[in-house]
Amino acid sequence: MNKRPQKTVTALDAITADLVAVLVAVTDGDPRIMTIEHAAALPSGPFQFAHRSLQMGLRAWVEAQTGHPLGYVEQLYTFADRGRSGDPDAPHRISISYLGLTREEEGHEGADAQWSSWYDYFPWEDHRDGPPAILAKIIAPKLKTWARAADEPALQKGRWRRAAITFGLDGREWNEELTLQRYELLYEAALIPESVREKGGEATVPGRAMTGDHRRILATGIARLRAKIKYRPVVFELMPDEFTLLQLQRSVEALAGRLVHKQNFRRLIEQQELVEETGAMAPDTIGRPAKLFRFRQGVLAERAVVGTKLPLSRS
Amino acid sequence: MNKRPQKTVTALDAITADLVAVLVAVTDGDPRIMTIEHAAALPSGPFQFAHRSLQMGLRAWVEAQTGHPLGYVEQLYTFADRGRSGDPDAPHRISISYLGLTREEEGHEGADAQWSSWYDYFPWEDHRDGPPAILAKIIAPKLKTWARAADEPALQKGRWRRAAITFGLDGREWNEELTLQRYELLYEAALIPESVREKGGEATVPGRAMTGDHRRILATGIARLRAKIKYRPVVFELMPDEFTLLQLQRSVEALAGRLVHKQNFRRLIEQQELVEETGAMAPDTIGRPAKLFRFRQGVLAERAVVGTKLPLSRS
DNA sequence: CCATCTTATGCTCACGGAGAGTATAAATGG
DNA sequence: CCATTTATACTCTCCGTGAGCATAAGATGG
Repeated sequence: MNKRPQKTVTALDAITADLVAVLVAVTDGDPRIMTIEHAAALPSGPFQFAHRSLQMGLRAWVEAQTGHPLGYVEQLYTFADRGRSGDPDAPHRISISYLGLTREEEGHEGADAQWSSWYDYFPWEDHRDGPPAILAKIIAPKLKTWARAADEPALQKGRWRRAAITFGLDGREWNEELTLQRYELLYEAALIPESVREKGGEATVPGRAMTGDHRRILATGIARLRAKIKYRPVVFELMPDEFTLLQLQRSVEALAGRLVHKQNFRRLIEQQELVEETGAMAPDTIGRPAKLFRFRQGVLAERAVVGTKLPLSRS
Repeated sequence: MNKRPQKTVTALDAITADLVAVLVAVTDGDPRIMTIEHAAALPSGPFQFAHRSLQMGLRAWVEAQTGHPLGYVEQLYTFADRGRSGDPDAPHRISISYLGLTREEEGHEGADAQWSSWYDYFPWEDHRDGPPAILAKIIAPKLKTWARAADEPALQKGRWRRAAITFGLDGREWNEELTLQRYELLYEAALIPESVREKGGEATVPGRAMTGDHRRILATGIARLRAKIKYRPVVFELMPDEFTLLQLQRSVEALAGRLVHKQNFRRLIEQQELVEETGAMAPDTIGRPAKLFRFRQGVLAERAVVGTKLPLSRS
């Protein structure tokens, strides 16, 4: 690996590169992702070297698809593990995954493309109405069984400990950022279709599966986004031009999968001068009318670098 | 991009994949990185599909080179921008970069490999003795000149604002995590050899350059590591089995490039039960002898997931 | 033996932010 | 007029963090 010979590409080490995109929008308090193949896969395709960079290529493609500019884009992870496709003779595939934030627009879906709630794929991730029932009723018992199935008592303890930490069991706190770790635990415990395909076992935990490792990529994207909204002003990429503070709060809650203390939320937003009043009031509201706000583009230059704060606590 | 045709690899879209590694160790309060080619490049080489995953391949290679197990490994970024190599007909190259933490060992360097201080490449990043002189004497004036060279007053302001934010000028606070942004700003301002190669101009800011975009990758690794040590117990991967709290503190300071309040540092370390006393005292010390500690392996399982806290403030 | 230097270690204090609760205002629909 | 819903303003407590002071335990040099 020390030298860098200019290797010629032979059939033996043929490589193809894929892009896989986790495109997120929030509509009516629902976090949505762009899917294809009847909601069973993330949009993906062969990598085009036509553009100046990976990001540019992704941008162009998404804008053509959704008719909306792609706001924030971030690289997630590059997968190149052997045996990701079943065929051992297939050319090696490197998948480069991206997270992108947009807004959902009517009538712009491609023939094959549609928006789906990300909680369809991860029903245990939505704690906005408290811990979902599947957690205590289905997931926790199955994980307990899995833990008990380990050979040694030490291993059993370790397994259960891991389960308890990631899923907030045994009175531990739920940590919404551990989406990927939770998915990987379920995979390891052979409780989801993806791992049953490889390991055998019964897939019994609710939640829609995806092609290949797309659901893992989605979990990576969710985890990254949940971490990011707390210290970078990225939520605004998902909002319409004008919005009320409650709408903003609902979007944050939709992404985080948990509720937020309203007064504290507003305090933080306003004291950081992230938004400014438009002067108008929101139409068609129940209750006291809310002021409309818009994002202060000015802060982008500074805050995109330096950071921001969002509260994320319980109800 | 919707469909995923199994493309055959032709000369037109031939792709090669590279691994580039940022291998970090800390020796005597100096953050070191593994380099090759007379300290002008990061270790890199063609990607081997022989291993089960990218990480495994990297691990095996590094352990052979350094004779030491590679502790923490993390993927950094995948570069695939067109025109990264000068030759337009060269096969497209995808570079997957990794951050790895080890310990420096005598006599295990390969023929071409050596350890170098990362501050040789980024002298402006070391604020342990206060802001380095080059900042005020060289970098700030040059950035000011660059800002003034913009066409419009608004652009000029924007440029200077960015410079001030990233480099902590105009009385702003220094943020050690902005290593990458600082590098990119210098690149954009054509103040370093790498950008002069492309854009022309005079490279006048001190700091050793590297082949290709290796210094950018190094900056990415430093930024990532500086962010990581604050909330994950990764410093311990860089420590010997037994160490004093001051040695631990010096390592953190070496990485962060800034000093830490000693009492607070110890308070945090101890209250989190990250370490345990070995019972022995450190040999060959000046002043009051210090207890030796070792990392509590037990916390790894939990804290690697949930997190940790390190203070990082001024002296 | 004492003064001084160096590092280790224990303790206290003030400030600010985060979490959470209370109270009031402004609208709507019966 | 009242119940309901949302908006908005204050307040209070707790705790983490930054920072300083004081003391302990060694070594060294006069």
